[in-house]
Amino acid sequence: MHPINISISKNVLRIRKDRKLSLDQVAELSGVSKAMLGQIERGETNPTITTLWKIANGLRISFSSLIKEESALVTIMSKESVVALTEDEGKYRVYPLFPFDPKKQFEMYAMEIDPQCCHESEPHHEGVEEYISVTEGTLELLIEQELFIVNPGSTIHFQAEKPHAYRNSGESTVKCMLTVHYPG
Amino acid sequence: MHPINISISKNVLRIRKDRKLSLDQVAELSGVSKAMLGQIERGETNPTITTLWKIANGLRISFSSLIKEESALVTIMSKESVVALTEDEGKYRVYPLFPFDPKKQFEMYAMEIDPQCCHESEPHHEGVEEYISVTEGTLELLIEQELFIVNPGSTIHFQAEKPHAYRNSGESTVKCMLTVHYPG
DNA sequence: TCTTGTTGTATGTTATAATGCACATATGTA
DNA sequence: TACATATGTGCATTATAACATACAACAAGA
Repeated sequence: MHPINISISKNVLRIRKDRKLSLDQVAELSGVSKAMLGQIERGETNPTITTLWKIANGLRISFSSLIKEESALVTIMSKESVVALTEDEGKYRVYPLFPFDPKKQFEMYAMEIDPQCCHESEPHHEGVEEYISVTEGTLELLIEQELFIVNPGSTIHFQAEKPHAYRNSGESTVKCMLTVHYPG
Repeated sequence: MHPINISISKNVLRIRKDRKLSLDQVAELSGVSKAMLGQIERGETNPTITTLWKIANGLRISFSSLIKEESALVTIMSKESVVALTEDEGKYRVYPLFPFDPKKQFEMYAMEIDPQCCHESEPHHEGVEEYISVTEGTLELLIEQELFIVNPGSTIHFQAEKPHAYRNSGESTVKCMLTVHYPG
């Protein structure tokens, strides 16, 4: 079950309760069966756009008020809690801590590069920027043939639409935080 | 097929073409099969929220940019082009010309009331307002026991959360335009 | 207590969203 | 021409959204 349906679930339930409506009444207003409404409120189903549209119209509310989620005050993520994406035979590992959020326009990864590994990054769109904070080891960053050395404690910022590669020429694994920002 | 899917269809196609991506590439980015993407772009299907979410994330765009529609410059609606809602044994007819639009917060109906018909309106929420322009016949409007006479060419405006009824005591059918406005 | 009605949930069926694969149509290359 | 690669569409299958109906839990009266 996709997280967005949890948000929708909460929103529909909250609005219905605020207005002191029964499932039958909302079914009458929206033209969606109360069985379906119940499943949506319980987060047991994955509604179609049309169904959600009917609900928004029936309740006289905007589409976005159904899909918005209350921002969690605190969220703690760790490498252990996510599934790593590996490349270069496991020598290059990326942990998506905070995947792309359309509202915030960025995503955050933990990144690990084993010794003697060089990883060419996927090309990005125009306006995309990266921020890399190195926590352990020394990262070598090649941006358009030019080499940049990033030591632990330092953060580098660059335009990611240019071809670039991450390299670890050292003896120990490089660990860093990668933030990717997308233009509005 | 619900109109909103036409908007989604156009948006996905436009964004994909702008970025010069193939269906295969978008499928790779979003995790949605290219067959489904093709159907969505052709407006042949009614996608689920989760599918749309995957597309928005894959393309790194907001949810709302998928559902927004370019406002048509001109739209002509008539009673003949919509399905009437009838009550009071067909003596009271409502034609939803412009159904509720969450963005605009109002809806517009054509309304016809045959002679000797009195129709009690559904109760509305707080803050809802009605505007009624009479084009033919004389409308009698009862708002909280009080009687208002509306002649052709006149428009009446009132708070629709108060109990109200439409009445035609004349000889000919009353025809009017009804606009309902909902609070933001 | 026995209705009577109102609420939300559970079930079986139908409609259809979503997929995977095969196909057709280019477009370029040897 | 023959071959290869990439693109969008058509089709059969599977998964599941949506519905109609029946059911269970609870409440308010009579």
